Amino acid sequence: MKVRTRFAPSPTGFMHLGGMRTALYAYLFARQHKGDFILRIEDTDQERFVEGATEVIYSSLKEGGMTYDEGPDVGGNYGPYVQSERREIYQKYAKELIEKGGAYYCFCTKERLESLKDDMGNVRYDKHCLSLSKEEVEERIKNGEPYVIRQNIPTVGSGTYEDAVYGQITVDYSELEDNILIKSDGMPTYNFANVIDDHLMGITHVIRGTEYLSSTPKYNLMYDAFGWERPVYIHLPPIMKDATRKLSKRYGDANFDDFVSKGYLPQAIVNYIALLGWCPKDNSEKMTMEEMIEKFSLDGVSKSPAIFDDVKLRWLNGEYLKAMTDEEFYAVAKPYIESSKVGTKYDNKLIAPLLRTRVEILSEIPDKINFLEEFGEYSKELFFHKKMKTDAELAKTVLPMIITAIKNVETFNHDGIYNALCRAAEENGLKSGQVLGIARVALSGTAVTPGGSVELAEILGKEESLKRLNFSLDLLNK
RNA sequence: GGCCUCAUGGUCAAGCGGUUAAGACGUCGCCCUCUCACGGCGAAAUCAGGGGUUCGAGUCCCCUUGGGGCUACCA
Repeated sequence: MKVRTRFAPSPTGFMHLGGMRTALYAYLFARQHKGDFILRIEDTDQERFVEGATEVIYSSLKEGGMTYDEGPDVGGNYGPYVQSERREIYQKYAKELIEKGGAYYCFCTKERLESLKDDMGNVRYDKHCLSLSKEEVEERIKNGEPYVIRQNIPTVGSGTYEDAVYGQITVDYSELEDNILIKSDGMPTYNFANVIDDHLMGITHVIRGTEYLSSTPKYNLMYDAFGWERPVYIHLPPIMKDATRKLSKRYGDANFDDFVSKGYLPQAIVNYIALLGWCPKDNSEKMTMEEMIEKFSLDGVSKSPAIFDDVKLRWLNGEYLKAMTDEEFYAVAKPYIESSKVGTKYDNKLIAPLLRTRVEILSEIPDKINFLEEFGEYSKELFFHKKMKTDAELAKTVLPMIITAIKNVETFNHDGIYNALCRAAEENGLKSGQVLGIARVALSGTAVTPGGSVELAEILGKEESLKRLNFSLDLLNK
């Protein structure tokens, strides 16, 4: 049988990283088995409707490299793929389930339910309406009385199933409640819609978070009542913000988009979240989507929660950056360079390569290069370097030679500048490092720069370089 | 509270009865070096606690402790 998995988010307006990972595993599993990956929108809670939220889901999956074979925007043979458009389907199956004794109408009011609260504040429905006669039910519906449809859970016995990652799970039916399947507005709840849709859409492997681990026996009861084959269940441990808090939008910054806009590469984010809760057999860390598809396996999926570590994400993102060619890096770095104080004043293609091994996320770029436009008064102490045996005094005597050397460079490029400075050092009995170091400080006026004096001079150009070198010489002579 | 479930360094984790308990991030040190990065080398750091089972337990069982989940007309 062809493997079919689905990702079924509710459109909240965000693509949460936890959801992103669930989608990823479902995608990897489907692709590995040459199966189908389906996107279904679970928007049965109309109070939580958010404008444009489905677009966020589409674009995030696309950016993350997870293409779905069927979905609201791509079609398919099992549609519609939006639950709010499947209302009639649920109604039909709900009635069928009632016929089969797996569900029943309930007219209980909020007040009555409230009176059922126990000392813990929990409501445990007492199956009050289960005993209503068919005639009475029809009568009350005809009278326009509001009602819901509840699942009829056995009072005795227990449900057992085999989860692909957690193993055998057994829950006593007495622990389960007669949940509402169809709300009074006619819409189904997750408890009902997921079962109906997963079956109707031919889902063979249900991949979702552990929050459903202990309620799955309820769903199996429905599969069994309908005479449908139960899917394989694959529950996933949560991603945590820290030891006690789940990573969630409540604490902010847990959305895919947020990370992308902070300068993380989509591939790096996807690669990193893949590692939270799954470890490939060969312990690979940096992997392409193709490699992940090949290596994915359920016995490598962890059972325990994983804490999201943005330090490691940064590292991985940096690895992706370092693996880029100069052209590729320039393409992603360009907007960040242009948004810095440097803007487009210099040749940004010269600046970009200096940044590649020096930033882990793109948003660090402006801070790294703003000094190019902040040249001015600085401390002479910057010329002091113990190991190179340089200080302000030496700089004062060397700078004029540097100025002359720079002035005489004919082709003002990396090699031309480098050769000129080295020659100047040699001719004056100095180590090239001493001259280069002094030049670097004199050109930048800062202690730390991405790249050395040669790169800086090339970026600044001959004219600006000479201007700065002379400024520095004046500073030293003060 | 009840039920389900999880537990190896600070973090992600390998391990699936016999290992000097991998690897990665981070941290620290050294090397390279015109600064900072990159790169290279090295170090410190883990089996939550207690009982069993076994010749032998991080690995199996039980309890304790701690964490997460469910207990909605949310998913």
